[in-house]
Amino acid sequence: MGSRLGDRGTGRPTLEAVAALAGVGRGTVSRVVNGAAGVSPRARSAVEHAIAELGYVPNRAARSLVTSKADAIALIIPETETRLASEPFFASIIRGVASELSDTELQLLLILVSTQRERERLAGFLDGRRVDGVLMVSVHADDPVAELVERTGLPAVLGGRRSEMEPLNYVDSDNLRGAWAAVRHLVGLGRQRVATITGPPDMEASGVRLEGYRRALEEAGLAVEAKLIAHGDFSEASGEQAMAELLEREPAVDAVFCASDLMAVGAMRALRRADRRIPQDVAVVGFDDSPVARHTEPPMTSVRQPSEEMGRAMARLLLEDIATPGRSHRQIILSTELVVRESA
Amino acid sequence: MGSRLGDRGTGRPTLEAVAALAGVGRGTVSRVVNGAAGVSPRARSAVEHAIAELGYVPNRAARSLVTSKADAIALIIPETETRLASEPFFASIIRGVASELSDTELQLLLILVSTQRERERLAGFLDGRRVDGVLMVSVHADDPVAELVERTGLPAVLGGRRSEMEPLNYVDSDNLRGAWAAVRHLVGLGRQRVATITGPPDMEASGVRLEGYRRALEEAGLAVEAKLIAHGDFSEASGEQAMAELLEREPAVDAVFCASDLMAVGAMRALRRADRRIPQDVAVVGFDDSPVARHTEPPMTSVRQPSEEMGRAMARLLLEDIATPGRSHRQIILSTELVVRESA
DNA sequence: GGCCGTAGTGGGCGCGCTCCCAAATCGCTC
DNA sequence: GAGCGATTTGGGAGCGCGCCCACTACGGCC
Repeated sequence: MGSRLGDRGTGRPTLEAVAALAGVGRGTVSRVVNGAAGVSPRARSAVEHAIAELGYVPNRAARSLVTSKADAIALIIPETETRLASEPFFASIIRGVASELSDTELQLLLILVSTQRERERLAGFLDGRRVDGVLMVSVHADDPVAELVERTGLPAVLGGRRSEMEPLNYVDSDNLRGAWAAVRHLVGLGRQRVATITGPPDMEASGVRLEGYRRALEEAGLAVEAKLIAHGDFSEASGEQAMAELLEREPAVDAVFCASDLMAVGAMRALRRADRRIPQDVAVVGFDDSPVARHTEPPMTSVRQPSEEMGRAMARLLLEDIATPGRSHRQIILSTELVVRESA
Repeated sequence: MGSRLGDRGTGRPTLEAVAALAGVGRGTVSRVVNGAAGVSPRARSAVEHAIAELGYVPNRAARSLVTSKADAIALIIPETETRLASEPFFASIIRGVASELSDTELQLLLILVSTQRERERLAGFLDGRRVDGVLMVSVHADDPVAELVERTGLPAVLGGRRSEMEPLNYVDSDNLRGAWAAVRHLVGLGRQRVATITGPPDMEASGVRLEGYRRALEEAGLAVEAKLIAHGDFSEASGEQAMAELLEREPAVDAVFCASDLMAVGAMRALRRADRRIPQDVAVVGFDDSPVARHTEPPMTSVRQPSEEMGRAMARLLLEDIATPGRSHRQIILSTELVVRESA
């Protein structure tokens, strides 16, 4: 019996059904739906009514098939350790990205990659051009995922960079100035033996923060001593361990700049165990200004990174890159800010 | 000039190109790709070689168009306030979901909904059947988003429930027993004036946790007094405020069970301001066992929810529901566990 | 030797859409 | 009133794939 036009498959109305109801051709409906020019007001209105009446929603797969655009971007999080859980940093990034995308037709795909298998799946996924662009955070220097992304030639934006010559577009925070400001603050407090706990050596941010530390000391006329530098991996445990080492190597240490809040938390724990008062005996500054910084005892002075803004900027950059593929290589550096609380 | 088969659009090989190279028909290639039976070893091997040589990856849009499946599920987070940022709970859920999906062909779409506009977009999105199923967390009793999802008839699983008669499938943690265990612990410590700070009244979990509090008190032969019950909204600020009220209404309070860690943090702050020692004067228990619980001073006793496992269970349930749509209404309750630290 | 399975195979059809071109219509000008 | 460009319109073609049906081969059976 008279099965109406476009009423075959899922029962959802098609372009054709709308066209029939509006008494126009498919082309016209398509033009209206896509906001293209060259449609008479009469036709447009007829189509709009038909769309409303039928509750028409374009089929994305069909559109995608012909335009060969995916209408989606991926946010890749290389989920080493259990960082996603403990790093509100990522959550903020996600927020920023999502908010920037919200008046776009683009979908946000979240892709967590930790195992080798997942990496391979990601490769197939990108090769299949299932997304129009890629956002990636927490990249290490020789990150295989980043290299994978680079190979695909897809528009991509990194949060953070792998080196000073990062070939991909990226958004980063001003780690140098942030670290510098933190250490300068410590020096300004009259501290003489200022130590630092760095991040993982294969991350650019670690090196840059260390450099900021160096410069601030040099400017203050203080020596940069190897025994005042300990290495961590951004985790709480590594911070505790590193602080213990520092105390052993230089008992007279009176301040420490940690390249992450989590490490600062660990450091504070080590200090407490060693019966040092914070900040009287040892002043502590962290980096990230994550929520945990407000809850330490005493509340932690930390370098704020505008993480949500970072997410937004990343999304913006990617959008531009997708729109104008030939576009030149770009980067954005967001400024940081020292939030002074009671630990230093 | 001889433009090779399937070499028109994006330059990526198509089924047809693979078929040509392997010297078979499209149907056979399709069968191999989809692991269907009824392909001779000879043909299969030829096709596999051709696929490898060409680096063929199926075009998802085309497949999607004909199967009318989206190959994706959505994780919807109604992002009231700035909870995503501060709630590692969500991050764990995401982790769990992603890990459960990782050996599936399904994509995870993250959808944050806060404004009315975004809600409308979501409606169109779901109506467009752009996903095969929906996961949703943090649902309030009269959540318009949940109702929207319910209307679409899409397979859906909630994290938490809206009422005891939740019509949608859901995964929840055992709030009743969790709260009960917490309060029982406080009573076991000899506390006589045990207060509670509840979550937002329009969330089922709040009511259930309060009920757990009630039962534990009753079992201990203690009266449940209105002045010992204050209401918050899970946020830190609300916890601080509620604790202040409690202290005013009943200065003799010697313990407080908070329905979230964040509120417990706020409560601890209020207690400190009122010069009460924790736990000597007032014992404090939180709920969630979020990372922040380990960093309070003193470290907080809290009820652990298996949030990552919740995410996994949600995904599992949804997968089943997608596979077998007629399936009956199901729910999973995950058990909680009291983690005793120093605050109680 | 003819007949009927059964496993394997090829390819037409259509999913819903955008692209594009030819056709229709309109409004002016001379 | 004819002519011409500009605007608007309809609909064919084809995106890459899964579904399905017709067809071929190959045995084994009576």
